[in-house]
Amino acid sequence: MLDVALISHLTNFSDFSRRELSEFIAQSRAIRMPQNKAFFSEGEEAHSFFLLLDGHIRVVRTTPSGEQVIIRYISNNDIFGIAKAVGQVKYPATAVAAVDCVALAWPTRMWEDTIQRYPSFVKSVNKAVGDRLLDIQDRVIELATEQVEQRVALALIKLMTQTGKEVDDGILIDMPLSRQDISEMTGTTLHTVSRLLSAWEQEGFVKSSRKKVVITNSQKLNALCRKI
Amino acid sequence: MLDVALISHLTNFSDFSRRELSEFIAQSRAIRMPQNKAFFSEGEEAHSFFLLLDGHIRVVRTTPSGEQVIIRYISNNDIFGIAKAVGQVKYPATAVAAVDCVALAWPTRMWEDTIQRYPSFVKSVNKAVGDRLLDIQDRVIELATEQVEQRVALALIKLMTQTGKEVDDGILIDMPLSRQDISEMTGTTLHTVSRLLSAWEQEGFVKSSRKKVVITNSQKLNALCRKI
DNA sequence: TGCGAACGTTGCGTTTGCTCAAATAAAAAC
DNA sequence: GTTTTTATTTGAGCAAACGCAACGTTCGCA
Repeated sequence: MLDVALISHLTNFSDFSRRELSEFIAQSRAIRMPQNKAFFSEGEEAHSFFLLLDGHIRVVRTTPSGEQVIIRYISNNDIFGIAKAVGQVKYPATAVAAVDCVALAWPTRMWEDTIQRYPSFVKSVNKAVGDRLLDIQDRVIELATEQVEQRVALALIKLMTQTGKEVDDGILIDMPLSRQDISEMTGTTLHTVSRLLSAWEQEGFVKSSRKKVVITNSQKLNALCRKI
Repeated sequence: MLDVALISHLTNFSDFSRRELSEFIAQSRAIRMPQNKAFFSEGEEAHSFFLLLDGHIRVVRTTPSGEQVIIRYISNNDIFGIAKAVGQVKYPATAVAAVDCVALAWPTRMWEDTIQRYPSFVKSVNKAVGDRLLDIQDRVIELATEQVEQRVALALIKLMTQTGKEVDDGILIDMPLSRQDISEMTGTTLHTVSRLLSAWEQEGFVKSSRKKVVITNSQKLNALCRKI
């Protein structure tokens, strides 16, 4: 059984009374998702919406020709799978656990009821949608106007902000992240990403190894982005 | 004064009673926006939300270095300026009249009230947000995985579907559309767009002149996109 | 502990699409 | 009707980034 205290501090639930919260949580079920398994897949009927309690999720779409594009990463305390909230019947993308994850899931058929009973939650969901819309607009602008080097630098900075963890020699992006992953976020190839990371390691502001990136000097990385 | 009949057939208002509709419309004011003037600008406080009755709108964002990116075009009977519905305080982009436009505007402060009184309208707004989220995801995928030629072809097809008008020799994109506009939609340069349009005109499936594009053979244009 | 698979690196040739530049054409302004 | 502005076309050279290919490294697992 889940402790309400675990969740009560989240901004999504700031307007909930203790009783509403435990009531709402009682309607969910906890899900444990092992690494590299999908919570749901593109095109599937949107049966549930989720709250990520622990882990990181990769939101991915696949092109007709089989290439993958990473739309975004979802981290702790984020809502996801909220297709129904924006009038969609199917999930528009696949949500893969980047590490072992824990989440709460509510059946989508509860959504109408949720609108009635927990308007503040709905508002926070709408806010999340708006933030994602802004975020993905930024991605379009980056892809349309900036060079690969800037795009990769920006992607690392975003991940650093989102999932960064202080370690001895800088800030670690705290999840497995391959060259290929980075290339799928930035619309380039793993080769180019590898070359960039090597060059940056030479210049001494990034350290990377297998599925691991540490930013040792974020100012320098930032400086790269503004070189427009 | 606006005739309710003008609007009652729109899907946004399908659940409205005649009385609700005229009441809702009474709270709006009609706006006439001359070509190339902005309804609102990026960063401005979101004072109003709108329904476009006639015309075409270009939604644009400007990069720090002054380049413009066209996020989307808005056409007849579309809602826009709905920042508040997704928890945003400021408009995230600039909305410019691509031609002389007519729209209805409601003050944003009415939004809370609207949620209470016209939930079906709110639902249609959310649906619009979802559709745009999907649309812009598609843009990201295109920019990340496809070549310029495909992207330009896809952009023309989308515009054709959205604003196409049958004419003698094919389907006209029924608004002023320069090479530069197309390049700002697809993340390329006006030069490359010009070269592509010239080549396509040679091959005989597009006719273009100053700020005007006619697709004379949409199958052939479609075929270009699938060349992946 | 050794094997295979997954991940990462790097060199080389090629190509796409950009930049720069100049000419032309069409519309708008006077 | 002439001038000015704005839009378009086209050529030539060049650079960013890709594709290919080969090799090196790390990890998991038997």
